[in-house]
Amino acid sequence: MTLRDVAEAAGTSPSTASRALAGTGYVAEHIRERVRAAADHLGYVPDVSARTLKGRSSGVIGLLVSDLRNQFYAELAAGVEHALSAKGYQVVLVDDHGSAERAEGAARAFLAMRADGVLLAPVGREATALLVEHGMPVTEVDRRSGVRGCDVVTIDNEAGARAAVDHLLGLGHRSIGVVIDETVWDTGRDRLRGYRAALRAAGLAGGRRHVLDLGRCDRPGREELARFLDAETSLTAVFAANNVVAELVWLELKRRGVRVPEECSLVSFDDLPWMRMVEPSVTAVRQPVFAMGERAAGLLLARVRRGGGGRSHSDVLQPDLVIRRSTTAPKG
Amino acid sequence: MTLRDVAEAAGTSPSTASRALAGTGYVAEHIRERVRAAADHLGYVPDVSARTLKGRSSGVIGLLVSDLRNQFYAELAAGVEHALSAKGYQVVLVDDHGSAERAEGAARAFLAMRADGVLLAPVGREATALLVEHGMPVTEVDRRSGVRGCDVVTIDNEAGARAAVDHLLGLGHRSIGVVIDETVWDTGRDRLRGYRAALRAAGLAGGRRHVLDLGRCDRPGREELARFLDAETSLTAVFAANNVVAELVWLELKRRGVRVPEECSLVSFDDLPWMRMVEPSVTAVRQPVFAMGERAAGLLLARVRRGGGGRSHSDVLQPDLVIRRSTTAPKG
DNA sequence: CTGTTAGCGCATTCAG
DNA sequence: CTGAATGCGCTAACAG
Repeated sequence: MTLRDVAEAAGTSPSTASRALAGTGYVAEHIRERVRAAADHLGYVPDVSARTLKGRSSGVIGLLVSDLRNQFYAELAAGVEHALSAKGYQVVLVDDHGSAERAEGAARAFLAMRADGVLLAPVGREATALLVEHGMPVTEVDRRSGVRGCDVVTIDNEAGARAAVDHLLGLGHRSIGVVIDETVWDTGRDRLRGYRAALRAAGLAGGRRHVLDLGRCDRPGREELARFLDAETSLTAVFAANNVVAELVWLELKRRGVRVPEECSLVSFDDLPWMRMVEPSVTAVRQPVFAMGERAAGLLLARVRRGGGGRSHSDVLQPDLVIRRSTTAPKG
Repeated sequence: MTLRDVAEAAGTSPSTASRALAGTGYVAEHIRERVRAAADHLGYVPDVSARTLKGRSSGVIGLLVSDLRNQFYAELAAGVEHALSAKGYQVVLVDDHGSAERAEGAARAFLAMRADGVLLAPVGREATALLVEHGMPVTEVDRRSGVRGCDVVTIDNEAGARAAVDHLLGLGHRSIGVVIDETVWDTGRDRLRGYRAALRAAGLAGGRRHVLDLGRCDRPGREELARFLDAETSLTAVFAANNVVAELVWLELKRRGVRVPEECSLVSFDDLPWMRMVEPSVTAVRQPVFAMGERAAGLLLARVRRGGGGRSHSDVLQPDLVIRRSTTAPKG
């Protein structure tokens, strides 16, 4: 079922059929009708490979995320998908499960497919570097690898973390722990920085910092967290730096029978549906995740349209703090 | 940057370079080395369009889901992605947002890309029919459109629903409501059927059935639910037919200050993380979602390998009931 | 073992 | 307005 078959059925040449279907160039109206009818009748579907090979765009945009099961990324992907499919692009999704090798493999696959552009929210900078070197239009989301020549859409992580910790400070907390699972990339680093900046501004610069960095280990971390909580008996509040650790902390506090917020306040960076369903509901830094995906898609398409070049655009979206019932003044 | 450039750099012909890189056919070892070195040096990435056009496989599998933001589908997609990327396939993901037109558009796009196969978990049968007609290997997941010539992987929805309702009956409930948002496709229909079968088996055949079908409207449904609960004052338990309505019901019960499970028991079909975090934790029918995705991917690849033909395979996975604290005997 | 030839399906010249 | 010719990048025959 090729264009040739359609042309034959319509009694024209392939080139006329091509023009008729593409709507470019001159074709007599009645011929166009006939070609369309034939295509329809035969169930003709154009071959994108041939079209792409011919030099036209592939119509695909690559999207790389590090964990689709994390609602944050699922929502991000949904935002991206929403924006791109509205423009007629196909999204090729890859989940690298936090592995830099897989990320690089995905990058190579995107190059091989001659994707029109790529959106990245992975770990590591190799993938970004590889793509940019090859002249692929790239927009990073939620992370900034530092590679030049690509756009970036991020959340103001430092401001968000600072707002969270300021909130706790304002309630009177002086011994605030932070639990985080990564301080290697800018996302985690900035959140930690925000935490520190807030403490410093409150004159707690010389005071102790209570930081638990679980590292990007796979799931568990529960034991480390348990040890941390055992050791840090003075804590009256915990700042969880993302939804994964927030869940971990929440479960552990519950397991221990620690009453929230009476005995320990909790703030999460990243707001998920469960946080307003549990008792007490969880105070959280809300990020415009879906919008971030849409925005990144928009920036990428702009870059694609201008041929991949041009100044790097950097968008920093502002999160906001949603105060719920997991935070209150420390007792005593 | 084409194969030709690599060949020139290595001082051979394109076909030799092709063989060297593909590892097929005879090539002298030292030539192979040289070609590889050249390809590596130049950062050569083969063009899949050309390869696909030439008749070889495109290496892409289409995946169509109806709502990525629903954790059920996100998890399903993760399972699919996991299985397929392990086999070297690229997953093209489309979210149809429950729209049959978008689903059909996606199907057409998959055909246009000459996808090697397609996994479908959408609404409607048009997409399936279109793909199958065109000879595309198809496996349906979580739904059975009834179109012949494709594989299906589903959950035993009737058994799951029945287990849920039997559990409630066993606790002594006699007035059990069901809230569902779709009874048009087999998934919802079978769950409703399971509900009815359980009641019938308990000798409540003549009794009243308390069914609220919200229909696949967009989000809200809250008012309809409120009216339903206002009207059905005799209910001592509610069976929510999927995670979306479970959330809706849970929130509404909470809003009304109805104590669960003392005043009203709740069971959900589909278990999500929040269900074990809320108070009381929610009794739920757990589905092996990730595994379902992997299994569907496996069936599809088997079909792809045998050229798309062969008997239709149908896999029905068994769910299991996880009893938590949202269900108890009715008071009185 | 290697190079030459040909063609996948399409869109684009360029003549008619 | 239409059709014949060309080539995108690659690989499978085939002939050296």
